[in-house]
Amino acid sequence: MVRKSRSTGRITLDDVAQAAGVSRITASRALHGGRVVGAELVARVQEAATQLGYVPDPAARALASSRSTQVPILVPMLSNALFVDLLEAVHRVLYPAGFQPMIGVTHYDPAEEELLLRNYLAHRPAGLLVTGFDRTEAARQLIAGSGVPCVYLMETTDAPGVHCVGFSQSASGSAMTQHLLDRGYRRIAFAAAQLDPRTLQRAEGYRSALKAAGCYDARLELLSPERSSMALGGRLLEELVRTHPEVDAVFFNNDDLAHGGLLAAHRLGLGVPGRVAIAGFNDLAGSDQMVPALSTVHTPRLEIGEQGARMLLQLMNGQVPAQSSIELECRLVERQST
Amino acid sequence: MVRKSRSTGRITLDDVAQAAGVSRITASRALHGGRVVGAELVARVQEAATQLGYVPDPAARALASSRSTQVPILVPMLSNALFVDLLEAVHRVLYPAGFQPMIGVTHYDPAEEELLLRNYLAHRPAGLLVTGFDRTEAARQLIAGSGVPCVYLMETTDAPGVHCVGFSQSASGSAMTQHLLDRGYRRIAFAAAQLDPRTLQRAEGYRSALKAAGCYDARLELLSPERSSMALGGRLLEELVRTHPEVDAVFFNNDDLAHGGLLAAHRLGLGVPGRVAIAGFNDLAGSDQMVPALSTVHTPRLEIGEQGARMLLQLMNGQVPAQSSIELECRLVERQST
DNA sequence: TGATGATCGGATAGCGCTATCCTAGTCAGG
DNA sequence: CCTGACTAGGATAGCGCTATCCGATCATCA
Repeated sequence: MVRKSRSTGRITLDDVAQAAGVSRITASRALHGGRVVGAELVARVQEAATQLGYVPDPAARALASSRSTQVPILVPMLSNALFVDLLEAVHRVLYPAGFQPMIGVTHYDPAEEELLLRNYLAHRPAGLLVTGFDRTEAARQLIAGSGVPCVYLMETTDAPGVHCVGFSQSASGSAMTQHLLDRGYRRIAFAAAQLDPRTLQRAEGYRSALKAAGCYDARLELLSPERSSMALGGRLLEELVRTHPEVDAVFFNNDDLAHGGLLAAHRLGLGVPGRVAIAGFNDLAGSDQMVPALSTVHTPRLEIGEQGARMLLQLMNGQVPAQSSIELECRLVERQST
Repeated sequence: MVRKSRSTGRITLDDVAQAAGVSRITASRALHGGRVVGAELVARVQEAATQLGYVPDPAARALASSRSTQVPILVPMLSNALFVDLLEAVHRVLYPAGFQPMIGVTHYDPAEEELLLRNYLAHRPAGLLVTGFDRTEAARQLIAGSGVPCVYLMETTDAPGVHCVGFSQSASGSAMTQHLLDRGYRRIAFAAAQLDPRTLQRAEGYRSALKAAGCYDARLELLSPERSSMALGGRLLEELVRTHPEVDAVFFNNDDLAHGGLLAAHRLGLGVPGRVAIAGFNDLAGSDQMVPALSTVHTPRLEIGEQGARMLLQLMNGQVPAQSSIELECRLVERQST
């Protein structure tokens, strides 16, 4: 019943079982549940485990049960504070529930995401969190074929069987554009970088709002494939006011760019919002500190992380979430830059 | 020799071996090395593996060999871009070498770090990367007792047997202070948050430089235990100029605080650097975009990550690194804010 | 020419845990 | 008092891989 003791130094379940005077399998059940064990035995086993400082071997558990406690979460980039917040929220839900979030960074590259997915799925993860819906066909099949519960973050869809938590990128793009229109701006530019799907959806929102108001001018859309940065925001603003001096407002696709744009306006001696209004997106830390404070759209990334993680917890427990698609609201934050 | 085939759908090493017409163990050696296998067999096995889409099971490998390819890397906080850069650099070295960096966030809390360490060490990691030397005694013993190769990042020590890559926090604190002295400032304040050991070492550098110049005034040292943020930087600047109007320069312990301080100076109508000079630390993205551009200390976090990871690779391969302690240089970046 | 290695493939035995089946005991109902 | 349903523990058999020992083959040398 009890395996012969070895001398590796590692404390195994056998050691615990022996100390508690039960079989290995009973010790396993006492510690991890899975089946009812008498209250007294549970206590004895737990006592023995803490006494010996027993730590279960995740590799052995994963191998024997074909599932681990790991939950890969794939995000495009950590230098965007948005995703750091998202990770933090996910972590706060999953970690206390006994799961091990594993951060993967795709660098906005579908091929890299596919590679990561292939690697992480080999670890028999308990669940999976990914960003958006933009991925290779192979990646899609990997996810579907793995049978691992998956929740999609940041964007939403009504497709059946897809679990997602996000917000409407295009609606919030429209909302900010409408805000600028309401303030009387008419020559409203849009400046974006890192043309990922969410950026393009926001651009679409901007476009439709301006078209509805009869103010759309394609030449005021500045889409750069470069990585987003404050420096790039500055360059985009400079280019806009140089080539289109009539611009009276710039809607930057994210706060980093907007910060750079705002500071560039200072350098160029352009009054904000007098000469040119500036708006951002995401409401990152520091946007309220800019001079003038930056108008932006507050995105509910903490809620997305939290609710996405909760939804995944339900799926991992075999439950069916009440809603398979949760669309959260963004909040327009009107400050002094518009 | 070949195990009976099962129907789990998972492609195992047995399947590959069977397809290649060799034994399982030969397939294992052909794919992962460990012992020489004839060139022709290696080719056949690799062919079969790619053909079948074989992905090794990390749990089984870890269990059988008592070591995984995972490398936990523990950092205090992801909202500090410093650590994001560090992670990126580490990743770029370890991932292509076949290791799996696992990010752990300690939130500057030694108790949380200890918990993470306990969990991660149970995964039989191949190596370990941690930040600094400030941890609980239990955490220290966990690291030492695990036998897992460990490299300490950001700080250095001459203690024997300790492998570390970092830079001198106090020397770079002194250097920036000296720069301010050289520029003619005499009432130089120091503003810091998040009083981790590295912050305190930089404060020490500031202190010694000012004492050497005979300008030290303890009342100009503003140390806040709060988390670092732009908003806090603004508050600290306001407090300094209110309570000590004679201040002519503020050395912020990091760029986030400095950005906030700089913008607060704008709001208060204080000329920078005319009324008050402002200096930061780390040279984060955006510091060059501030108006005026921020003088700061460029910290070699990318090099630290890269060299730390390389050192760990050597240790994991059983080699002895040429140096066990690498101290890198910081670079003073003189811009317009001082 | 037989002894001596060196080389390379295979058989066997686990790594530490859990899934699954089995057994002995308990208890209600007819 | 027997039956069936249920409970709580245990024995057995792997999960997919690698460590370790074994044996066959072939070149090398006294």
